[in-house]
Amino acid sequence: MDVDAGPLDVGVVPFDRGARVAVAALAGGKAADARIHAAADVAADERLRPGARIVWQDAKSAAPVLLDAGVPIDRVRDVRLVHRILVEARSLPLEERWARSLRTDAEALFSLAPEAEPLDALAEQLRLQDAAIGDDAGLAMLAGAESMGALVAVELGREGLPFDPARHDALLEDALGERPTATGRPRRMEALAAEVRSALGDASLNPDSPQEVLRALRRAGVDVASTARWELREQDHPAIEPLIAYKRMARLHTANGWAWAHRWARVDDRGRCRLAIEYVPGGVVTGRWATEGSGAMQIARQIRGAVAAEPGMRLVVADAAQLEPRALAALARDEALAEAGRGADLYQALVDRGVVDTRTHAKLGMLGALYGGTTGESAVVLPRLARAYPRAMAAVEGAARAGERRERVRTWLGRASPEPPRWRDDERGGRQARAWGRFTRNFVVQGTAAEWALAWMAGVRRAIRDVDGAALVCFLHDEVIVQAPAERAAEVAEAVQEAAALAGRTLFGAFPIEFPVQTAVVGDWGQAK
DNA sequence: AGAGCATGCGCC
DNA sequence: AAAAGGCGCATGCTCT
Repeated sequence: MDVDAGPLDVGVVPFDRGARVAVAALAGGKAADARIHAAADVAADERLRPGARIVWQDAKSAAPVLLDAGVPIDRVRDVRLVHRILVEARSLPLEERWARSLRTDAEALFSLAPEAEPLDALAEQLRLQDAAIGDDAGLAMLAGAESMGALVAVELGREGLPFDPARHDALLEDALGERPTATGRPRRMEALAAEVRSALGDASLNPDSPQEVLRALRRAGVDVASTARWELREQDHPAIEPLIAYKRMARLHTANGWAWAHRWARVDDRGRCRLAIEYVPGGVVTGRWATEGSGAMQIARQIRGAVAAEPGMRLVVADAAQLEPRALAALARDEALAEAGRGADLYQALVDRGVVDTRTHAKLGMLGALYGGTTGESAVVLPRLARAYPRAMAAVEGAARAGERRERVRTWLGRASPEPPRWRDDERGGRQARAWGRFTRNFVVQGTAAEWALAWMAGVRRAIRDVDGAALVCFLHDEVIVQAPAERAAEVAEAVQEAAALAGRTLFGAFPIEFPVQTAVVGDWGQAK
C-alpha cells in the first residue's frame, strides 16, 4: 500500500441486490481500475482504507454492503444528498445529466450492469460537485456533514433503539388502564368515554369523531367552534374534563400504544428487542432529519421509560441546551448573546443580566425571535431582547424581510431555502409574504442548528468508535442516545460533550460560542431529566 | 374501496 | 379558530 498517496476518492456501486460490489478510484471525472468483489470480500480492496473518501450514490443502498464487510468508513460523499443541496444552492447549472441522475434511484442502480459505466457516472458527478463547491468552505463542510449524517442514519437504522415491551406494556396500563382483550378501548379510556357520553346525553357518541363530539357539545350548550384542547379548556361543562383526558389517552394509545409497538419492535438475531427506525437525512427542508413510518422522532415522553438499556449496558442520554439560540448567536456573530450563553442556562443568563425579569420571559422572547411571534407575552419581551442583542435580532429580522421579498436565504454553511410560492400583491398576499418571512427567519436558525447537530453526531460516532460495545442508538434534532457498557458510560458521556465543543469549533471557528450538553447515564430513557 | 384532505396532537 | 417555525401519524370524513 502506498501510504504517501494523497487522499483517494473511491467509488462504490452495489449491484445484484448487494451481492456484488464494484469499486474504483475516481479522479478527474473518470473511474480507474474498476474491480468487482463479492460483497463479503470487499474489505480486501486496499483502496477502501481509512482516510479514503468513499463515494456512493446514496448511503441507504451502498453502505450496508461495506458495513457488513467491516470496512471502516470515516470520510464519505453521498452524491444524491449533496446533489440536492447544490442544486438548491444554485451553484450549479441545471444540466440535463443532473436531472437524470436525480431519477437514478437505488432500484435502478441495482439493475445496472457492473461495467464501468455507473462508476464513470459517479466519477463525473463527483467532479461536477467538487467543481461546484469550489473554494466555498461552508458548502464543502456541509457536503461532508450531510454525507456522514446519511451514513450515521443507516447505522442507526441497523442498530435500532433498545426497547423493552414489558416496560412499555406496564407504562401503557398505568396510563390507559387494562389492555382490552379483543377490540375495544383500554379500561380507563372506556370509562372516560362513558363519562363524556353521559355528560353530553348521547349514549352512542363516538369520542374519536370530532364532528360528532362538536355536534354533541353544541347540543349541550357548549359554545365551541372546534374540539381542539385549547378551546375546550376555556369552557365550563362537566363533559370537558373527561373529554380532554380521553383525548390525551387516545393520542397515546394510537401513536405509541400496543399496536405501534407490535408494528415497529423487532427481535434481532442476538435476541435483543429493538425499535426499527428508518431515519431520512435531509427529510426536512431546513436540513433536519425525518423518519419514515415509525414516528420515532415523536415518541411520547410518557413511554420513554420503555427505551431501556440492555443487561450490562447503560444509556448515555445527551441533549444540547438551547441549541437554536446558540446557533443564532454564532451565525449572527453576536458576541453579547454568545457571552450570555457561556454556561449551561442561556435563559437564566438573560435574567441575571437584567435583560428580562423571568426565565419564562427569556424563553418566550427567544421563541418570538426565532419564530416571528408578534402577539402576546413574546411580543412584549421581544424589544428588550432586541436592545440587548441587536446583531442577533438583525440576523433573524433580515432573514424574515428577505423571505418577504421572495429572496432565498442560507444557513451558516450555505443550505438555501426553497423557492417561495407565488402570492398576489393584495392583503392575502401580504399575509402569505409575512408567513414566508417567518419561515425564512426560522430556516436560517433551524438549519444552522441542524448543521451543528450533524457535526456533533459525526464527532460522537468517531469518539465511540474505539469503545467496544458502544453504539449510537437514537438521534432527535438536539439529542443523542448512546448505549454503552456500564463501565464505560461515564467516559462516553464525556466524549459526547467534547464532540459538542468540537462541532462548535468546526462550524464557527474561533467565535466564542459554547454548546453545553447535558448528559445523563441511565438505565432507561424515562430517567433522563 | 381507495385517494386525499382535515383535524388534532405528539415531538423538536 | 390560534397566537409562532419544522415535522409525522392516526383517525374521521368526503369525494371519486
